[in-house]
Amino acid sequence: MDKDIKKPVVRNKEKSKQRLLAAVGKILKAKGFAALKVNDIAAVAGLDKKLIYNYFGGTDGLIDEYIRSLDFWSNVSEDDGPGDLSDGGQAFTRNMIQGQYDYVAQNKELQKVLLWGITEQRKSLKKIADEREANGEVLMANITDPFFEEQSEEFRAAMAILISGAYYLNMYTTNAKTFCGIDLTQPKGRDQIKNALGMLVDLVYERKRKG
Amino acid sequence: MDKDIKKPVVRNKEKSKQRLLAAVGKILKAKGFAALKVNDIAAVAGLDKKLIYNYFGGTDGLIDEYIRSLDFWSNVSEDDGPGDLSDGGQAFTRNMIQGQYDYVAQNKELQKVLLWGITEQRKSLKKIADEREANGEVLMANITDPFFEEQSEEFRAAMAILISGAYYLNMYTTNAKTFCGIDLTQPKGRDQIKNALGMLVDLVYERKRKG
DNA sequence: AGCAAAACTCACTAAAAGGTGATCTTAAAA
DNA sequence: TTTTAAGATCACCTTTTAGTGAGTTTTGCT
Repeated sequence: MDKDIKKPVVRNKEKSKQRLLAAVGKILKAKGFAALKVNDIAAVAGLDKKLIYNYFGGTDGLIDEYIRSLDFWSNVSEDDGPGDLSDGGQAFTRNMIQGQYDYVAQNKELQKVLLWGITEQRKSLKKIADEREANGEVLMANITDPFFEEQSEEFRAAMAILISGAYYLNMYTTNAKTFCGIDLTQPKGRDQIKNALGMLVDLVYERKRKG
Repeated sequence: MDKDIKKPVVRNKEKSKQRLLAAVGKILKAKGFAALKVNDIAAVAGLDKKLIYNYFGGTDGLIDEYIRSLDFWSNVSEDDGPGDLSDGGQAFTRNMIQGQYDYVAQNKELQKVLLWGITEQRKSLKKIADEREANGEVLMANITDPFFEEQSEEFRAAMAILISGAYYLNMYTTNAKTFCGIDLTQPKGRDQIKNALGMLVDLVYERKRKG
């Protein structure tokens, strides 16, 4: 026999777990981590909250598993695989930073997680930060450190500032418009930031070349 | 028995309002804005929560009044009154940015308010951001714009990035240690960031001079 | 002192949020 | 088909947090 026509209710543990995890992402994107309450998560998933306790041991377990499922950085090192590095990674670095600025802008989930990470102490969030560190470490150790030599720590500090700035300006835009008189909600303003990011990278590279 | 065991319970509306406002600050610094609950605020102030409703109309009113009472930026434009500006404000800008980095690091309250501002939509928080904008506008319009001329928007974008970076790195340090391999909890790492901030400012100025 | 008003506390209700034992439902094994 | 155990829901309880009516204490005035 084939399938019964009625029964839209599928009973499947894995599916249900996925629905709960998806509900966490949905709420996070829409309302932020402060809105992640058991009752609401269950309601959004269309399931009973008891399942959150059965399958994840509680909201914390569910949230941790959700965070563990995220993978924001894996693409960074592979996506734009370093092409021509004869410039010491200058073009690569410039593209990477400008790309991050756009990527964060477009990825609400990442914005919330970044914000979450500086707001709350949580092992699984720490792990995400560590992963990003490890990811960046590979790039810097292999590409930029060799170029900057004794200035490599100065370069890293500059990168820390630029990346942080890109993060903050994107988060800032959620509730406000202008920063230093630049309208971050407009394409023009955003382009100005991107150009400035590129300019600052270039200046640091030029500085090294000119000694 | 000792007579001064009795509590000198002074009934004074103004004093009580100040105690409630102070309690908000205390909790904010210690636990962040998410911990600002009526019951806790009243407990920390050592007063009944009813007074929060009587004097401020509720927690929101109290918090708004607290935020309005803050004044992080007034000193910026006056404290280090621009001295020698023959360099187009280069030394002033460098000191200002490095000073901000230290100021935010040492001012937990400001850190929490900055975080709050990018987390939650709230009129009184918006006002603080606007005040900072207005403050910066004066400095840039009078000091740096005239120097950078047609490049003034590029300069402003660069400043936005540097200041944002200084903010983010300080907030980041609350829950994490390293960023781009730099240990932000150590004096050495913090100095590297400060030096990089100064270097980036200098590079942008040099770029303008060299055309 | 006596009194009224202001300052303040207390005890309570309500609502939101977290958590769980008992029970129903269904897929699939026997 | 019957059985049964996993999947899911329900009803109910606890804890936390917000909010308030009514009463108590202190202050200032006469």
